Amino acid sequence: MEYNHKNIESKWQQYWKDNATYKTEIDESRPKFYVLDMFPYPSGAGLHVGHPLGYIASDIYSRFKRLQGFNVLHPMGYDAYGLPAEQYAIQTGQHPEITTKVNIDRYRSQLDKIGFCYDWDREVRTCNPDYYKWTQWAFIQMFNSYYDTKVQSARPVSELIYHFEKYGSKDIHAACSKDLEFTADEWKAMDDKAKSDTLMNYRIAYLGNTMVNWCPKLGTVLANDEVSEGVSIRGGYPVEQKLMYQWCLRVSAYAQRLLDGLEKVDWTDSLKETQRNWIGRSEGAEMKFKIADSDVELEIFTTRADTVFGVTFMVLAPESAYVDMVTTPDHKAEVEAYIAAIKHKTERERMIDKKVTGVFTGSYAINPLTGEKIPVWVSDYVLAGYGTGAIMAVPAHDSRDYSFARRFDLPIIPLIEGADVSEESFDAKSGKMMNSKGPELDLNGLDVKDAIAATKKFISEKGIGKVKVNYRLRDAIFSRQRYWGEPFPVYYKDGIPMMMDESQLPLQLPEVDKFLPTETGEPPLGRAKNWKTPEGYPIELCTMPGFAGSSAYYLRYMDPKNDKELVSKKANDYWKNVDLYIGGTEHATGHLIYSRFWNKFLYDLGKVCKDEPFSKLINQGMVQGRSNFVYRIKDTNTFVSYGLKDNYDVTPIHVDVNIVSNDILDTEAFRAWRPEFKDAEFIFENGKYMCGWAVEKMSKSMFNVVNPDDIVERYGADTLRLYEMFLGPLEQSKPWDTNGIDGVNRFLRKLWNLFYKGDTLLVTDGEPTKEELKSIHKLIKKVTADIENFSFNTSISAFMICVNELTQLKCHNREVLSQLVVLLAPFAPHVCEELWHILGNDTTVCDAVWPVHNEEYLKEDNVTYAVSFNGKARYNIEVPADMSSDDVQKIALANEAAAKWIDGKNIVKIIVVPRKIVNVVIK
RNA sequence: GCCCGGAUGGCGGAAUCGGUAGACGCGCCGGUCUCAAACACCGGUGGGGCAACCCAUCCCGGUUCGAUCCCGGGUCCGGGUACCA
Repeated sequence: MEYNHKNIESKWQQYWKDNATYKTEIDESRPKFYVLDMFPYPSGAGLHVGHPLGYIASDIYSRFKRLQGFNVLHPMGYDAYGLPAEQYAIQTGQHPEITTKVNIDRYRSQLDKIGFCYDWDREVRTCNPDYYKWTQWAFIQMFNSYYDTKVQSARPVSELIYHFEKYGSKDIHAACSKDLEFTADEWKAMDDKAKSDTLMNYRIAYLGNTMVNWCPKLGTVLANDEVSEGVSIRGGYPVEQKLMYQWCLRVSAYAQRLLDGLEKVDWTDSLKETQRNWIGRSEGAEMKFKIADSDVELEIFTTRADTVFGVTFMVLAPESAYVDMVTTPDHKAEVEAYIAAIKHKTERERMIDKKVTGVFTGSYAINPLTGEKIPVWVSDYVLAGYGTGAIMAVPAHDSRDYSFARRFDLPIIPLIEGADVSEESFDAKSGKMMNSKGPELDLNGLDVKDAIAATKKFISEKGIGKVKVNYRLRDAIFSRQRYWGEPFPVYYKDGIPMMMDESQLPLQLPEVDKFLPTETGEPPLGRAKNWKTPEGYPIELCTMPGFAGSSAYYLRYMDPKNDKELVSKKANDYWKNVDLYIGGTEHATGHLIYSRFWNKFLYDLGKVCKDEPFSKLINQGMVQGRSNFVYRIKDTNTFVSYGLKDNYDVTPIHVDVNIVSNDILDTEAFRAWRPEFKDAEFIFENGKYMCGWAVEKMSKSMFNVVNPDDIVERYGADTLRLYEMFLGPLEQSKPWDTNGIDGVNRFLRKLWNLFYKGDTLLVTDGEPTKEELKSIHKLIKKVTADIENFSFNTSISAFMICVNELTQLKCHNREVLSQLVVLLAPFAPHVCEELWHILGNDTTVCDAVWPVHNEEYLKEDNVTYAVSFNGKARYNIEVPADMSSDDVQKIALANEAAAKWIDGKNIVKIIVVPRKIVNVVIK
């Protein structure tokens, strides 16, 4: 019997399906293990060979854990809402639901060919009403909650209302958009609209007037993580800042817990660091500066309280509410002109244009420590969205303030001894203070750190300011002016937003005639007929963003068919949270922040038992493409082989990698590839046309896309799985290069040859030999450790070594081969299933038991020590493995003569390091 | 600018504890089989040298008997992020 991947793979895939081999149920008698892949957005292009990399890794780990006796939950689903389906719908009129379904079916058939052990009964799709019911449900819970900063937990808004009725806003500790003050009587006197507006200031899901990233081209608002360098991540269209009334999630309330939680999870340091930067905790002080001849006080945030003596001007963000308050009548025109000019620019233009601009308001602030009058300016280098939108400028010790001071000729006062500020500012937080003595506070001579502490203490005591922690993390903007997303379960009663009753969920996405905004500029849902409650109230027209559906999907897999709850207590208590999460690093500041926030919120509500959703996280690297080139001689239709191209004036042209093998071009296929190459001539080297190559992104336009279906067809899924893992370390980005795939395919055939020679079954019974035991136990040890470390590439090397050794030993022993098959089953499940049955087992290999190695078999009889002189190895000595270091040393000493022979020098000392080297020092 | 990675043969990459650098695979070279080719199998393969040996893990320096590994300085490449006060 020959190794025939096609028969084997289709046979076992069918068997697993028919027998529901991978169906998972709660089983209290076994420990659970939850392995999760980041679910894909099913794009129209289908899977390329890079997509399954992480899925193969998680599949190997799942199968491994299962063989070790764990009850493994390993589900898959689809992140089905997204822009491409909607854009396609706009162009073609095709309903995104149809496009999405077609794409999902394509993905599923591609995934099935690779032989994953997903429990497909648990599949979720974010666009299914049974699923998004729970997204809407969570939103209602957030609307009905506020964040209590004292107990650091979400609490019902009803508690807040109770407090307002008794005490007004006095002594509340709730995360809010702005500090409000009102009495119980004032609260009671408010009408429904005013009460609603007041509560919005505290709700976790709230409607707020915020600066948003508006993308005119996409016609929607985008979250911070959906924008990079001033353009949208999807499509790369310019984004501008715009004040809009939008639904938001008060993610910022959870900033500290999101930061603290990172200590508890097993993620890579770089990913944790990315999240820490994104959350951006900074400790500083908030300080008040009075405006001269006015009641206005400017509140600013600084991390350098120590530098107050060096403040020579103040700067306001153009969007700051302070601007109107402080601008004097004679400067009004100038300030307004400046702000108008700034508003005109897009975010991208503001970034590219690094020119220092600004305008004087005409007002002066009073330095609270010196009493000096300092001018107040407006400039776009101060951001409205961070801190208070106003800063104290210390040009000597902040580079941005420095360039501003230089541009407008404002004074620069150095505050740190020895700092030269004639050319640039001294930004470092170190050194001894000078020029820092006021009527009541003297910082001179103090170290910067101590000066910061002293100033904080002083300003707190004097009521000038207070210690404050600021976070860079913004609230998430939750409205999208699009069709293809979850509708908000919100209606408006006399302009007041109201939540639908949970019994009315899911609120299903309505049909529309077109997927474009209405003529009056309303979102596409404005086109829906009867988009009203039964009572006739209008329903919210925006839909939720992409991250809404992906924020809690891992919980739904635990209990996907439950129509009473997102997840039952029983299921959540058993499966708890994700033990291993595998996905790309591109979600570091998006999905992985939102998911953690969402989970913590549900944790506060008592709906889930773990406050972190993903215990361990692995980021698989990107698989890049390996493009091939042919070289056309200019102005001809003649192509010259790679090695000879330098002799001609040539243009490199991308050529489809699928008509190139080992960099050798299939010239006939090339002529047939495109009409313009029909009559192509070639200049060969050694009778072949060699192509050049380069590593680039895998994309259609580079003609370097490799489809996993083609690999499976030609070599089989097991070869694909092994080769994907063999390419290199999982977490590293690497180019796909089909050239090496024969090596792993050859390995599988060698494995097969241990079982069969022609049609003769070679398997023998009896005791394995010592060498055979050693070989297989070495493998057990190595593979077990490698899988735990996700070093799949090196474990495949170990398999190759072992199979080579067993071939050399002519080992066909049933016991040894059985263990080998179990070890390899996570990597190459189909062929191992076949071999497992050939070995006479009637259960599936998935139900086998992972072998444990025995150190006894691994012991060496003899150990080789290198005897070295001054660290340079001269000769080896072989001694019994159990010989002591002292004895080895004696043997080395006995070679003193040899030492003398080397350089005629004397031995000073001999160092014996266990296991490897005996080193002799000579003089 | 700041933060985080990385640099090892012709190529992908090993060396998981500071101990004979280059496992395993690809490619290449030689051989067996074949009329021949492909496949398969066997052997060789970092560079230099007839050889003993010498030189090699981005560069410079340090610690150590011994450094791909630890420390200091630098170069280059990749990723993240940015007027965040």
